[in-house]
Amino acid sequence: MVKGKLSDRQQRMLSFIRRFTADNGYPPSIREIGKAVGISSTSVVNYNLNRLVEEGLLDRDQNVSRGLRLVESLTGMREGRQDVISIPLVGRIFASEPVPLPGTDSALFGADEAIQITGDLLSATDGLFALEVKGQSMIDAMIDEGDIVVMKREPEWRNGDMVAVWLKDREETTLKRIYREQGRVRLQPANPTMEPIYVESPEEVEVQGKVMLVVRQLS
Amino acid sequence: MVKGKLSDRQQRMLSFIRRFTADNGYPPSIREIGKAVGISSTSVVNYNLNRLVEEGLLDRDQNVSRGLRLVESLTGMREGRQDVISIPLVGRIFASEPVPLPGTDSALFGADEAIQITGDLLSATDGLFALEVKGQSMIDAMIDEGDIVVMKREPEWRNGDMVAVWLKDREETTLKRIYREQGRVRLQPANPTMEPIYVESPEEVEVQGKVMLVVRQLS
DNA sequence: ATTCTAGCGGAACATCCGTTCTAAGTCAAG
DNA sequence: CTTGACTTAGAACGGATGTTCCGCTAGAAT
Repeated sequence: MVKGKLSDRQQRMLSFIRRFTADNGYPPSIREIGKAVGISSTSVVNYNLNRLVEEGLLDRDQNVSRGLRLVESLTGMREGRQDVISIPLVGRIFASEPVPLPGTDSALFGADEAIQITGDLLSATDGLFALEVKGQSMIDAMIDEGDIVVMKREPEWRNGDMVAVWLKDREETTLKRIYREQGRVRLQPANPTMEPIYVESPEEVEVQGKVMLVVRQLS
Repeated sequence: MVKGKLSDRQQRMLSFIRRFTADNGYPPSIREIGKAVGISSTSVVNYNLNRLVEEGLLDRDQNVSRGLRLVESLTGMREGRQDVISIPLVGRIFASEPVPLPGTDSALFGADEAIQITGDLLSATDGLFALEVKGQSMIDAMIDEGDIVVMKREPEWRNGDMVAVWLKDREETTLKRIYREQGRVRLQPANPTMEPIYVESPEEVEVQGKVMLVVRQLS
């Protein structure tokens, strides 16, 4: 038999094994496979199972009932499975209100909504929460309405961090890059065509979180 | 028996079932469980399995060899573990060049780089590829340098889709929302302060993909 | 002390299940 | 046509497996 060529029966066997295992939590027996794909003889099922093993699509354990597993489920384990971080979607972010921070309890359990993010997109895993941007007040940060902003609760910040700040005197929340400059604080919009905001007293800015990720879903 | 109280044996049974199933791809038999946790009698294993079913920790199928599954593996499927899609990162997108499209073969295997995205962020799973944005030529689409754009290879488009288009006369690639208007095509920037581009002949625009997702990683 | 219940151990049983053997059908190559 | 490899079908065998029944022990409740 030419490698890679599967008979119709063998393909049906594979998909039946896949579905059965997913449905029941354990693989089918030889006779269950036979009944599903229309083979009366257990030896024929056994014969085709060994073919699939030769093709490298199946693993079998001898003399063990239901002792088979799809190879794809193994490889899928190793390469496909990424660590997925569940981030609570705690609210919306307006320009006119401070950032809704997650309560310490609600962040752990019972978050009404959450988004799933793979770990390779994030450099941190703790203290994360997500906000949906309402309104177009963040366009100077190149963030559109509907974007999802993943933030990290962190009191300290470094020059160049993109942070959500509450400007006490203006009563306004913005997302800006923040820089400490001789006694004053510079808030630099991401859009280079826009002018920075200078705050003379660091007490006037309240850093509410550090922006880690921005996700925009379209269509 | 008080609900929630598990004997030492039952806890060992649970963890053995968990490990055995993960290792072998199928659940253990009653006698295998008994040998693992030190129970000589199959009836005692059976007895404790039924206890675990009463506790809601296990599901059993009657008269089926290895006919058991952990409840946690079911709930874990539904809420915790998300399907992760691997998207090949095929290149960079400039304003001055057409979009580098994935070769039909390289898209399947051997992608040098790839990003992992959870399925809940995407409405499609096929024909996806990712590009890194170089330069700040896409700021009118509110896309910054370094952003990652996930696109779907699709010849057809509908009004309002955000697409990557190659403008033949300008020799330029842009990301715009596209609309068909009586005989001409309107390309609308995402930034509302910017003016749309009108193309009189649909042959002048070459839609190279539909933007599905934009991801911006910070710090 | 007696009763009751939960838990354990052993054995037997019917069935399920994987394996093996024999026979026959199919189809292309010689 | 004959041959040989591949596939299928059926039957039988032995081991594996889930189930059931009986007896026993320990501890709590009566």
